[in-house]
Amino acid sequence: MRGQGGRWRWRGCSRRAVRFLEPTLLLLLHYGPAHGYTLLERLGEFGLGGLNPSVVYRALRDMEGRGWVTSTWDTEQTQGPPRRVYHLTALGNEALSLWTQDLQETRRLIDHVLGAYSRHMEEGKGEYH
Amino acid sequence: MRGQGGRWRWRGCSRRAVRFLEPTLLLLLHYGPAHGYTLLERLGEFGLGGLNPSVVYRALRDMEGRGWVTSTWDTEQTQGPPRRVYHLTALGNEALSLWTQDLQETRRLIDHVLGAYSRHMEEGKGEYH
DNA sequence: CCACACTATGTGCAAATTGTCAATAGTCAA
DNA sequence: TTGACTATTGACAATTTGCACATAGTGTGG
Repeated sequence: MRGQGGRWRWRGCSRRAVRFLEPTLLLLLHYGPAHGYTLLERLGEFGLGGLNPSVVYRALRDMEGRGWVTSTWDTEQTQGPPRRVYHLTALGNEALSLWTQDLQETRRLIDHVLGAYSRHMEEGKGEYH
Repeated sequence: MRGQGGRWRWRGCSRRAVRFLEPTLLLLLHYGPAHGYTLLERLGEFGLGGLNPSVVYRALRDMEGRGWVTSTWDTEQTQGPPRRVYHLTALGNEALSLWTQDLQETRRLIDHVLGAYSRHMEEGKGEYH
């Protein structure tokens, strides 16, 4: 997992991805309440497929600890053990809004680096000294 | 440092920032060889000001361990103890190029989340259920 | 009934990353 | 000779992340 390319990639999903787990979960819950398992599956749409389920469940419980979401046991009978339904709270809604500001800032940061890189590549023809 | 906003921010610089430390250092070295201390100062231009020096020096030594940079002691007499000069290697140059691809992917990920959020906000008028 | 596959969640611990503190060491100016 | 500033490093603590596995219900085929 070290050096030469393997450093950033792990199970087809970038290692940095987990940093976007919380805002993505909040967004999915902004659409409406959902089960952990469902959220887990829908993460794939946001490039977060392949995360270990434990990581996702843990994130949800942590978010509940912070009061961003609440959970209740689903009474509906399904093909398996009881499931938790997570609901976004007003606090979680605020957190999501703060997260989007943070993401925009991150985006600007990335743009700045990429911009500087491409400008420098054009000028210097890719040379480094 | 936990909950409510303090979670992402630390010394005026986002906690995720350190993830962009390596590509930024590589970019700065792409401009030309430089001392660790100089790099440390120039990081501010990329929103990475306020990082603890140890973190930066460590990153440089790790990168040297991976063969991305080499270092030599500066013979020039300056106002202080001897300084290391870091030079980008061919391998480091490749690493930088891989990093930019990674950053572009991260950018797409962020855009996807932000896009989904703003679309959903327009439709639903900011309601969450 | 029993083995098995699939759904669903959770625990504990190891490994990796990140943050802090303090040590070392040279130069310069008062 | 003290203190401020330049420069780099080491050791250790705290936090985050990944993984292996435990638990548990449901449905299917033999």
